[in-house]
Amino acid sequence: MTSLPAPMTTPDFVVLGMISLGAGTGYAIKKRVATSIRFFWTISEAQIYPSLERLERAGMVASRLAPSGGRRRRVFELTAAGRGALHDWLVLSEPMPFELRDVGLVRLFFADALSPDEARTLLGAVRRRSEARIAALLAIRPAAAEVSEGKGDHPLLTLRMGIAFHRAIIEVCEAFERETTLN
Amino acid sequence: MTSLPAPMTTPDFVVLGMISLGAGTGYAIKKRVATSIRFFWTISEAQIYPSLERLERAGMVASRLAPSGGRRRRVFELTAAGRGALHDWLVLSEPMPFELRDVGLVRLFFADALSPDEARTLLGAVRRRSEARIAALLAIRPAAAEVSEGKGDHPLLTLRMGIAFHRAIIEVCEAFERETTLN
DNA sequence: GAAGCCATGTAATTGGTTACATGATTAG
DNA sequence: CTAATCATGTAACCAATTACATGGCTTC
Repeated sequence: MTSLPAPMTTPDFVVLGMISLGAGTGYAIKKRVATSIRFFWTISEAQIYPSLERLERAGMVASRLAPSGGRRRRVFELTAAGRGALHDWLVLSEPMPFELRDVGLVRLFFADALSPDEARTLLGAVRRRSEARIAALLAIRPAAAEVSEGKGDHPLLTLRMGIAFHRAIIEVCEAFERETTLN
Repeated sequence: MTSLPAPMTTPDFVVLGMISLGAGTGYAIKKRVATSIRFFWTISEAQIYPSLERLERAGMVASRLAPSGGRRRRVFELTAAGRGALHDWLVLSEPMPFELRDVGLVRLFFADALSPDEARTLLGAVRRRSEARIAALLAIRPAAAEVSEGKGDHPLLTLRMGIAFHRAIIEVCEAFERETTLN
């Protein structure tokens, strides 16, 4: 119930959320992120472990030592307070920043400085990049389906969104390619 | 011709690219970014002015003092070396990181922890956010069209992409809403 | 017995933002 | 005359990443 000295940040809620999907180690959280939300949120070990510590001090998670053999191991699970805090954050009506940093689009924006041929090459690179991304998203689909066994399919929903917007990029690339080669 | 002591970063190429669209002040670069690429790349004054200085030392841009009244003013323009460096960067075959950070999708990912009603509210918020983004993109369309007068329409292309992928998100939202309210 | 994975953590650095400081000009 | 916009810069701070350090267990 104790509140954090500093207000909780988004990365804190990400680790809280990952633990809400099932108890696990810091390492497991990292792996879960890599097979789920990594396409719209990343987090590094150097954030996870300190965050876990803060969350425990705040009573949001509880840990127990569960060494496997001689290997140090700490398993975290959600507390009632943690569940409540996560819920409150999820329903919080607050602007949700959508931040994109894409050098591909930046280059494309300046592509009028290129010859038609070079510009077409660049466009192709952007298109293929999205194709590769879709392939990577399809590859993690099984993991997403597994995480939401029975109790909902929001992990699959976010996966669909990732696929949908890369498909949208591909379609615009193809349309533009047709338009420019036509004349 | 002198090369930068440190290798050029993406923000450096962004200011170089903005100058390639026409000479201007640091302040003008900031404004151009705000009415063009800000949806997939941001840059702050604290980056622009030092970057401009570095670019000039490297011979990529040249500045002349052009005070307007008693107001200090420095106008930068592209040099031949700058044009070459920009071109080389644009055709560079190198991975182009696409980085998205979206707390909206993060929340949606964890939305199985919510009641169906709460989850629907969250989904609506995500949808409306993309609708607002499309409106903002349509608002800067005139500025984008102006920038690429005659010599190409890549600025409009990147604008189309922004619109397309927010449309894709909206479509997935609507489809999911239908699916979940149906049963 | 080597490579790779499980696991936990810290230190140093980076890349970037916010806030500040300053001041002239123009539009209402 | 006041607010907004044009314009240039710096200092302090912060979030986050990379790299490092350590070590046991598992699989080939």
